Amino acid sequence: MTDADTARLERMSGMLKRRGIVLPAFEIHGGAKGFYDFGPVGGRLRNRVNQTWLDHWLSMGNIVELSCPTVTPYAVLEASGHVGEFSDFMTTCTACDEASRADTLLESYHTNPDALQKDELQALLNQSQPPCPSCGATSWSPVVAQNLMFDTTIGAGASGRPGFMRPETAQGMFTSFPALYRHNRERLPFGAVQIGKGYRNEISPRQGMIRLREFNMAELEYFVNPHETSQHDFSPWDGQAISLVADQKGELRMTFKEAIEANIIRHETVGFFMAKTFDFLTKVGIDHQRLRFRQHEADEMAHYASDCWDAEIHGSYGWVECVGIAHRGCYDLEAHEKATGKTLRARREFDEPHVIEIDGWTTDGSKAGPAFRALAGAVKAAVEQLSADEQFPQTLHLESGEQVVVEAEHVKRVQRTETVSGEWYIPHVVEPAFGIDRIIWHILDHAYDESGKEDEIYTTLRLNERIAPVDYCVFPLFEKDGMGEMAQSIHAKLCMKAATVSMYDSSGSIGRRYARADEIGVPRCITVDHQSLEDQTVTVRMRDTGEQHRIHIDEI
RNA sequence: GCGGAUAUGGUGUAGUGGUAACAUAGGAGGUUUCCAACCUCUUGUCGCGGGUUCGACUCCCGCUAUCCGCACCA
Repeated sequence: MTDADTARLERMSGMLKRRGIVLPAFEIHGGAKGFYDFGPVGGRLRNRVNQTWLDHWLSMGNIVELSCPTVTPYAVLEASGHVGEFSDFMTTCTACDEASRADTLLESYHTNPDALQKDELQALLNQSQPPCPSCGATSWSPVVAQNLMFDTTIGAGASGRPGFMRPETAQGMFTSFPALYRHNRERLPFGAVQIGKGYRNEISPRQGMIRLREFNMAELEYFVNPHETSQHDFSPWDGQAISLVADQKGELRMTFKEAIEANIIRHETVGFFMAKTFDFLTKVGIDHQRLRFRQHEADEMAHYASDCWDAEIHGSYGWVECVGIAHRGCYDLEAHEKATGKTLRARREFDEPHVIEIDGWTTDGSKAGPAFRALAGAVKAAVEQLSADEQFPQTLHLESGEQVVVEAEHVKRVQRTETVSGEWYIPHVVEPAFGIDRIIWHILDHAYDESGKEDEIYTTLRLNERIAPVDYCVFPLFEKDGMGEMAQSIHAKLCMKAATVSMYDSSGSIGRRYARADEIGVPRCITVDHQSLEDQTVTVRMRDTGEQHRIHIDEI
């Protein structure tokens, strides 16, 4: 970052704080790292970005909105893999109380201690007794998992059970799959979205709003049938070349459709959501020339993902990943299925029913039961594996290693035709996950505009109208002769309108008031002057052009 | 987590072991026929905790936070 960039960043941060857009949380108590407030102006901004995001996806028609708890039981995040994946293993020097990461201590005793499990680390630590980097002692406490998730206890006392603040909103949507499936009349594809807080107890939050401990996430889980090839219409993006940083291929410029045809984007549905993401980001004011998609390299991708792209936005901190779009396969639903024994599947009918001729053997329960007692179940399973031409009696070797002699009276022939019309499968998931705070940061970064001389910088926040926190400022040119009253009544009328925010300002010169409005990105200012009193017209002044036109107050 | 730097009104800065200053912003009033004009009055500051001292915003220690490297980062 150049000195000029740093200076601009400092002026911008100062403005964001001064004008109540984004500011450090709990500051009167000394502040807390990794926590930010959206202030009186920023709160509105955040909400409008969220609303735009929701509308963007809900308009697809097969997507619904959920809201799941942030406090999440241990078992849920154990099933999802977060308990294992988000952990660092720590040990404490009993001599000086200094905590160290166990894998770091053992680096000279093992080629890749990062890959070891907790008990393996414990064994190696006991065996190698590394010295404490702080005091040199070799006496270590037992290894404990320190998780990057905030942990908590659900309930009190002995009945309390462990839980975490969720590190992502996604898991609630996976655990809601049965309700989603039912709601969607058991037809795929469908999606669910959720906006909410996520928590990660980052070791070292940095760079303002880029890495936070509590942050706003907006995630979409889109469930698809992997047996159907998806058909998406890419024509809205024809002619829109996108910057793609592809694995092993470097930076390319092409349309989404071309990238899919060249198999650079490996799944059409992933490509479709990349395109929709492009639309969303530009809709809320991200400069499309400072937006690119970067493909995860094979070793960077989670093991279950088959393709993953980050939308990266360029701003004061360089390229920052703000959206991740991953094809997660059946990983999540399968993981929760395994952990719970519940069915998280969808039904698909075959084009032609599968007709299965069954001709074989099964046991006659009334004879085989008494004969084999505890082994009867295993015998039945073994008999049902036999082909129709087997002869009885015969000796069977069971899986448990035991041998039984099966007589003819223990078995009976099974001959029937089964028609299987379909099957239950685990849907695949494409997940676009948005970091709202990072996006808002870049919206502000891209909108923050300085003009004028160096000693008198004029600041304008060129926010897109749909996310601007304040829609109108209403000014009386002077607060006399009834102009003040007229402006007040216009302001009051605007405030009554749903989803409209108006501010009234009568202090300072008219130019100063325009400047104040420009600084927080108010798109339109309405001014009441002497002529207004005579003919009920006011001037409307546009933020970006400074142009004014006169309209009747009924047209506002 | 390690190393370095920093912390003074809302914001940006000056300054001192003896009651803290400038600019700007904010409020009230005046003036002004539309882009940070001007005049008067006014509000508000030494991050937190300990120590040294008759006295600490200043010196020392610890903490917290911010910035920059390094490390970490489904």
